[in-house]
Parts: sequence; C-alpha cells; structure tokens
Amino acid sequence: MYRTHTCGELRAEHIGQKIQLAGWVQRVRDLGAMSFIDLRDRYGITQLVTDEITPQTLKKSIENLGREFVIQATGTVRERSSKNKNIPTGDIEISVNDLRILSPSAIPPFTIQDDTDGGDELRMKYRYLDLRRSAVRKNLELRAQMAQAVRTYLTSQNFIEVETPVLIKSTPEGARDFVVPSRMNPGEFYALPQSPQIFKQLLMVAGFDKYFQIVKCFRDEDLRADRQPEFTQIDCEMSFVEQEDVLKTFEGLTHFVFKEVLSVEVDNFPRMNFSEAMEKYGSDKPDIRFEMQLKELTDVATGRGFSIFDSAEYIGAICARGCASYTRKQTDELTDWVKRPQIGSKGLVFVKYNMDGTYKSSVDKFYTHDELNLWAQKLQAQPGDLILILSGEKNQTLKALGELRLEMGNRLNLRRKGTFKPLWVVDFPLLEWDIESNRFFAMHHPFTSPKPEDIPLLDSNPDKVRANAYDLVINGVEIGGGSVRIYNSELQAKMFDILGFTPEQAKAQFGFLMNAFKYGAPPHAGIAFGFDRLVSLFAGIDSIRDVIAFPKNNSGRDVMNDSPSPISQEQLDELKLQIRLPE
RNA sequence: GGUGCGGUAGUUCAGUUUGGUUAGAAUAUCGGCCUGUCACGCCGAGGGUCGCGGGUUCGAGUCCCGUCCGCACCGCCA
Repeated sequence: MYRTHTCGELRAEHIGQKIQLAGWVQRVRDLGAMSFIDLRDRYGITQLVTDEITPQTLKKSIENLGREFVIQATGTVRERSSKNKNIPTGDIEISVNDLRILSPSAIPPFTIQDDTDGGDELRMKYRYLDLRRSAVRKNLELRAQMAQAVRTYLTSQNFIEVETPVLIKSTPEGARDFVVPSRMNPGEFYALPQSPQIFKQLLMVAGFDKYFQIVKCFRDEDLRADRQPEFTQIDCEMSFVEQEDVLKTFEGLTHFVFKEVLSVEVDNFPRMNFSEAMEKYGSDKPDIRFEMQLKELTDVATGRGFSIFDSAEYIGAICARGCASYTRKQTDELTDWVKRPQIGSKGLVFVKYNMDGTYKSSVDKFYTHDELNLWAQKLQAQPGDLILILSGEKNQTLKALGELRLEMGNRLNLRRKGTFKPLWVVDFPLLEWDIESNRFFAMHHPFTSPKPEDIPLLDSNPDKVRANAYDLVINGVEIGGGSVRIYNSELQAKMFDILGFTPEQAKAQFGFLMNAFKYGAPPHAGIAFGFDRLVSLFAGIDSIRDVIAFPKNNSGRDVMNDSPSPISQEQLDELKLQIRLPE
C-alpha cells in the first residue's frame, strides 16, 4: 500500500491518527533544526514536518529532497501550532517518522506553481509538468465535470450515445480533410471526420431517433486561439422534430450544464435572425452582454458635401457612453485601430456630444449643430457620449463597426466575465456565392433544409433563400450550430444541383445517403456544440488550449513529441507512397 | 498566402529608441546560517552562442538584409 489518504483530505478530526501519504514534493522549507515539506497530489497539499523528535537518519534523507521528487511518508497527524487559513489542510500537519523516495526528479524547467515562471511554449513542451499545476488541472476537472453533466442530461432525455467511425470517406465540401492512406488499398485514402454529419443522419434513418456523441472532429485549416486541428463536439441529432424542438432541447441542456457545474441560472435564450444580427451588431455572433447597437446614418449624412460619406454605400455608427472626454491621442488611437489591415477601414469620423449640449466633430465644417443633433438622436446619445462613425461598402463597414463595438466594449469593461448571455441566431442564408469558384456554397452544409416558404426562390433567387439553420452564441462566442435537414431525396438532389454537383458526382460522394433516404427517412434535425469552446467559456479563458490536455501549437505541431514527423521509407513502401516535396 | 508583436541566464523579463568599459533584475539552482515556516528569512556562489546566417562600422544585444521559431489576427474554418 502506498497511501492511506490523499494530500487533500486530512483535517483536525484526523489528529492523532497514524497515516501514510504519497505525492510530489512541492517545496522544502528548511529552518535548521526543523523543516517543512509541502506534499502535493491532485487533491491538495499537506504539510510534513520534522523536528527534534525526528530521527537523525530521516533528517539526512530530507536534505536530499528536491522539487518534484515523488515520496511516500508515514507519520502522525497533529495540530499545527501556527495554522494556515489558505489551504483546506491548514489546521494539521504530519509529524514524519518514515520517508521513502519513490522517484527522484530532475530540476524542473519551470516552477510547478499557480504563478509559474514558465512561458507558453515551454509549458507545452513539458505539458505533463504543466498539468501538475492546479490552474491547468482545474480546467481539465471542469471539462470532465461538464462532459458528465452533458451525458446525464441527454441520457435523461432518452438520447443514446453511439460511436461513429473515425476513418471515413473524404468529401471536398467544407474544410480541408486530414487524410489517412490505406495500406490494403494502395493509392486510396480515408479522411478523418470534420463532423459525424452523414453518419448521424443515417442513424436517424436507422431509427435511433435521439442520438448524441462527445466526439473528436478534425479540420485541416489554420489555427487560432479558439481553433485546434482536432477538437471535440457534442454532436446531436433528433428525428420527428422541428427547429423549435431542437432549440428547446438544447436550451435545456445549456441551462442544465450551467446550473450543475457553475450554479448559474441561464433561462433567457432570445432569438435573433441573421440579418438583424448583421444590421444591429455587425456580426453573426453578437455579444449581447452590452447594447451599443449599430445605427445607420446613410440617409441623414449624405448630400452635405462631405465626399467620403457622399460616395459611401453605407454609413453607420455606434455610441460609446461617457467617452466624449476622449483626448486627441485616444481618438487617434481608435482611428489607427480601425485602419489596421484586419479591420480595413479608411478612417474614423467621431462626434463628441459635450456635457454642455454642444457637438465637436471631425467633420464640423460639413454639418450643422442640428444635423449632428439628428445623428445623436438616432443613436440615442446623451451629453458626454462619443459617436464613432464608419462608412464604405455595406457588409465590410457593418463588420468593421461590429469589431469596433467589441473593442469599445472591452475598453469600457462591458464584457464582464461571469455574466453569460446566450442567444440563438436563426434564419441564416442557405447559400453563399463564392467569387473565386463562381458558384454557390452551402453556408452551413449541403444537407441543410431551406425554409419551406423560400423553396420557390431556389430557382429564381438562390441567394435570398433562408435556411432552417441556427447557431447558439454565448457572449459573442459561437458555441454551436445546426439545422433542420433535408430528408427528401428529390430536394437533396436539387440542392446538389444548385451547388454545382453533376448527378454523377453527387452519387459518387453522397450516393449512400441519398440511397438511404429512399427507404423511409424520418424528418430530422440536429446540432453540434463546440465542447472546447464551451469549457473555455465556463473557465473564463479566451484560448481553448488550456482546456485541452495535449493541444497543438499555432502551426499545428505538438511540441512535446515533435509531431508531425517524417515516416520511414519502409512505411512509405508499404503504403505505396512516394514523397515529392516542391522546391 | 498576408499583417503585427516577440526571441537576451534553467525560467520570466529589462537593456535596442540615441551603437561604446565587465550585458542586469527577479526567480530557479548550489553552498552556509536559522525551532513554526507556508512566496520562509539572512549571507554567499555559479550560471549568457543576446534565435541563426550575412552585412554596415574602429566597434553591433542595439542599425540593415535574409532566415528559423513562438504568439495574436486577416484570408481560410460546409
């Protein structure tokens, strides 16, 4: 037996007991005649102590202890003469009478503490040491707890968890596939799933009317703080349901997980259609923790001789509360901010609504007080506010204003952590025109059902067709998305046609799905939540890397094991593959 | 594919704007002292390919060019 207790469970009630602990040496504090050892495991820290009653031989071996040694200690629980209120075990300590080194440790490359001195890169290289830190460990504990809550809820709603294959057929739509060569079928490849989409739809055909899976998905695209090449989804599909049933069910799931894990009540799930989200927030994933909505000024700001506005397709503004006192330096800074290539605006016009009711703007010579006053009314601005105006091509300007709105939200501390505001964005466009390839792409995926009332538009105005598709957005983070699916093979064939597939291509790629639909496909709909993002939202951190045990870096590399890496010539030969790297 | 920021002691950083003596701090490590510490304290020591390559210069951590790596973002991500 290595231990009778963990390092987190001993309390005053254990005083006098003989116990045995095992763990890692967090710290040795040697005071000469006595010394203290903080012993750590994942449950906590318990203080070991040696003093005048400790055998000399034992004191000698303690001198050899270093950080992160794994030791086993036997001793008696006793009350501390000076207690530590900061840790749960702070009332007691262990008077050691035997100590054994189970495993020594090299000097760690960074300190294993909450406030580690290690940088991100080093922490990733030694991730197994980083995971010993409570800050990272707690994220994984949170993740496990959330996965458990998801399973509890969905199971209680009669969902059944089914595993789908990881080696599947490659499809050119959507993100790039990761591919896996097949040794037994030379020259042929599997793909790793970007999502279990087709399989879950087949499960509906098979009659598993409520399916879920917490599943790894793979996309070979560039990474971001919130994007990894392999990530986890809570993937779900339901039969005999309409959009409203899916939204209600997953409001229920979201409510349950928040309540169960964070003891937070989220009850209000407002709906907003896509075009409204774009007009009011300049984004398809608005952060509605704060207002600061976009207002159009095109009709009231053109025709006054200000050529930049006069030539603009769209003029829009936001109102930053209490920012009229911004200095020249601050407004210049904002101007530079919107001119960055990532935002791409040509410039920024601002109007200060002074406390005395006057206006001071960067376009004073073009507009009268009354005109500026009209703008202020449109924005419901009050004295002391700052109006920020962008103009240009409509969609680009809406997007830029949306980014500026988030930036001002950050500066004004309006995006409070610990506040959670969910929102359903609904009625997405079904199709998106791609200029490069001169064809329509499915905005969600090719199996998404158009709104029945918009089906007539499929032939005349495909770009006007709205989809039965929906996203769950929380605090401006896209947590999940889904759609009502097409279950009629004729409509599905029409969709493939609009997307530019010949019947032969459609059959080659999705024939098995369309074939399945011939044998009695129930109406069905589904949704998938990005689990990593949900966990990072709960943890209050922006990057998903620290809620993943072993994440990839910015270039898709695992710096701990240095992968990806070349494979041997023997492996290549078996796969009948040749490598030819471009110059 | 693109933009920005960064790379200096085991580690986290300062120093680079304005080139100039021996490149500093904190922390970690090692040694000494210390009976109530818990970020222990005090004294001392060791520790540097200033990412790499080239250039300018009497002289480069500092300026220029190239390159590699990291992070954030744009494109991309049905």
